[in-house]
Parts: sequence; C-alpha cells; structure tokens
Amino acid sequence: MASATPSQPPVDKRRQILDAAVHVFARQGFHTCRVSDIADEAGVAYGLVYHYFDSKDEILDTLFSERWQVLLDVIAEIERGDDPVREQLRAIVSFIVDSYVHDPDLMKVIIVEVTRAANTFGRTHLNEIREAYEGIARIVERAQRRGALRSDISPQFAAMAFYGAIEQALTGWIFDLLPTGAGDHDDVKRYIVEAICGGLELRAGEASSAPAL
Amino acid sequence: MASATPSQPPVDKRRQILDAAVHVFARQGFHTCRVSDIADEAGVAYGLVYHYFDSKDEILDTLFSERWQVLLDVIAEIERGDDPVREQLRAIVSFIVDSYVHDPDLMKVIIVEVTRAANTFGRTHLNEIREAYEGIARIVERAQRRGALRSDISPQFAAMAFYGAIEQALTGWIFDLLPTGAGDHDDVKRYIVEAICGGLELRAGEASSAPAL
DNA sequence: GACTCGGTTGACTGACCAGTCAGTCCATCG
DNA sequence: CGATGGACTGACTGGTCAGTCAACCGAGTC
Repeated sequence: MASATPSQPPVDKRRQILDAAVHVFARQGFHTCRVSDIADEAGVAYGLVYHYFDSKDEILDTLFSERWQVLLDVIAEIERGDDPVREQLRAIVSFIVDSYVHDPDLMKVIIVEVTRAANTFGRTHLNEIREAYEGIARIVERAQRRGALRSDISPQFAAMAFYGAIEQALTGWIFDLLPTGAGDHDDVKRYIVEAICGGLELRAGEASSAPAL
Repeated sequence: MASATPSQPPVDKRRQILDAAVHVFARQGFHTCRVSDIADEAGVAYGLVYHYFDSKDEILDTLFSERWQVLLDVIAEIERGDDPVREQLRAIVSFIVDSYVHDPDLMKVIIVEVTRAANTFGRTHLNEIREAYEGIARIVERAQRRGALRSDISPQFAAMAFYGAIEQALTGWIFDLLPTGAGDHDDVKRYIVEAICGGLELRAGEASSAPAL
C-alpha cells in the first residue's frame, strides 16, 4: 500500500523544480539563466535537478508539453461540441486568456521560449503546436461548410490570424503595452472575438456603438 | 579627398559581417551561434567582427534597428496620407509581407530574436517596437473618428490584433506551416486585410463567395 | 546493528566561447 | 624615404556553466 502513514506530506521536489524554473525562465529567459538559479529558487541542491531531469532543455520541454496538452484537450473538447462558431472561438480565447491570468509566467515562457523559437524549442515541439492550429482551422472550416463563416479566407490562415491576435494580446501584456487592470482581460476576450469574427469595419446598418467624442 | 581612385570597389566588410550575421542567426539562432560562425560566413577574420562592433549583441541591435526604422518610416508615411483605412492597412501588410519575401532570414531574425524576446532584445528595443504599434493604433483611431471603423474596440488593441495576425502569418511561413508558393504571399495580404477589416463572419446580404460543395 | 536504496548534496571538471591584443599589411602623406 | 594610422588577422585567455560523481542521510527491513 503506498504511503500508509505519510507523517509529513512529502514535498514533491520535482514539482518544486518545475515551478521554480517557470519563474526563473520568465524572469531571466531560458538562455541567460543558470541551472543553479533554478536550484536556488527551488531551494534544492544543484545536483537534484539532474536527478529529476536529464538536462536544462528537458525542464522547458516538460513545462511546455504539460501545459500545451491541456490546451489541445480544450480545443478538442470544443471541437466536439455543437456550439455556434463564435461561441467556440470565444471559449478558446477565454481559456488562453484565463491561462495567462492564472499563471502569467508560464504563458510568458511558453510564448517567448517555445512558440516563436524557430530554431530551438519551437522546432522540437512543432507537431504539438501545429495540432493546436489545425484544431482551430477545423473549427473554422466546419463553420464555413455550414455557411456561418465566409469561405473566401482559407481556414488554415484564419486559424493563424486568430491565434496570432491572441498571442499578440498576451505579448502586449508581457511587455506592458496593453493595460492589465481588472476588466481588461475580459475586454480583450471580447475584442478578439469581435475583431476576428465581426471585423473592424462597421456592419451595414450598424451604428458605431461609441461614436467619437 | 575621399576615395579619389578606388582602383577596387572596396568591399564593405562591415556590411558583409551584417549580412552574414543575418544568415547565421536565422539558421542557428542568436544564442546558439558563435561569433566565429559569423566571421566564417562573412569570410573575414574573427577579430574584424570586433573592429566594427563592440559585441555580438550590437550586431543584432544594428540589424534590427536598421530594418525596423524602415518600417516606422513606412507607417509614418502611410499615416500622413489620406487613403481609406482599409487601403492604409493593406499598405502596411503589403510592406511587411514584401519585406519577408525579399529577405526571409532578416524578418525571421527580427521576429524570433527581437519582437518576442521579452527578456533580452525585445526589452532593449521596446520603444521602437511600441512606436510601430502606436502608429497603427493612430491610423485605426482616426478611422474610428470619421466613422469608417467601429469604435467599440480599442485602437490599441485593434493595432495589436492586426500586427499579431501579420506576425503569425510570417511565423507560419518560417515554420513551414503555411504554403509559400507563388500566389500565397499575395493571398495572405488579402486574407489579413479581409479577416481584420471585414471579419470572418458573412456580412448581411453577402453570399459566401465560395459556398461549400 | 548492519545492510539496502532512493533521495539528496555541492564541489569539481571539462568544454566552450566572447572578447582581447600583439602584431602584420598597406595606403597615404610630408 | 620613414612615419602614421586604419584595416585586418587569428592565437590566446579568462570566465562561465552544464553536467558528473562520490559521498551523505534517513527510512525501511531483516
């Protein structure tokens, strides 16, 4: 029987190292931080990092794959449902934005060190990354088929534009270029769906809902 | 008198080093390449790199600022004009896509190593990067004022969504996730403007221009 | 008590690489 | 001519850091 009397809840050192790595990577960047920084932040000995991970790379690989899999599951779940496409896309935005709000450092690391890192980790995880784009593209394509979205924009491209808008919004937060107050995260969720689904132009017969001045 | 009889057009070694750096950075990434790789690629001695540049960082700084300034000039020029907003945005997309087509490696380096590098070069060049976003935001804002765009989406955010869609399209090419054939670059120009200005949803009264099956 | 074994420690090593520097080459000038 | 100085060379150095390893610790077992 496992752990009959865990007198002390055994702290999961492996988890501690991963969590510490998130903060160190976010603060200093993967390439500029030292493994000893991670060990220090985690409050464990240097060597223990190598007891749980083969290399510094493997730490980042693990962080990325763990979290990205959750995103892939969410997309798959949404895809399986029958909601209107606008609602499906809103759910994806919502999940990603909430992920950021819940753990900004982790999302920062994922975006900065992986999804755009064309030579290193981005290449390694290309299939996982691609899977997300493809899921979104399928959602768009299906909506096009049933006439809910225009069909003169390729679903693959639409997925990229959509995901790109989201990632750029997070980047705006990371760089402190977009406001990060209380309502701002919800605003951005709405903005993204509105901008991508509805478009920036006024719809015929619609008044601008906040006329200038 | 400078260069009265340049018997031999003096090859600009500094330029040669910069050009070599573009290819090396694009191929291996800034952090994983060595300065000697750049010197080798440029066909010059190792030490010469340090004759023209103070550090490895300065090479990337120079590459980025050189090119980004051109983008800023283009945006300023477009902003000064009186074209309809859709045409203004089209011109920006067009310039960036053409930049990529003309020198994919340079754009790859700029996107991968700078605009998303929140801890290193992105931070260094934040003001230059911000200036581009702000220029786009002003274009959007002006169009909102004159009623050409809806006003319920913040111009700052609209600029981010717009730029994010562009950068993601380039990222798609860099990672080989989007087709890169003859017409594909022009398609993407149209797609971006359509997706962001017009939106993915069908406009009332518009038929989907390529109805499914 | 003695033995095992997984978790844990941190000093150490070997490779790597940014940046230095002593010196060469060559064009120009007085 | 000899002197000056900028372009250019590449061997070398000093510091850094990922990854190793021998030893330690404490809980469980016999």
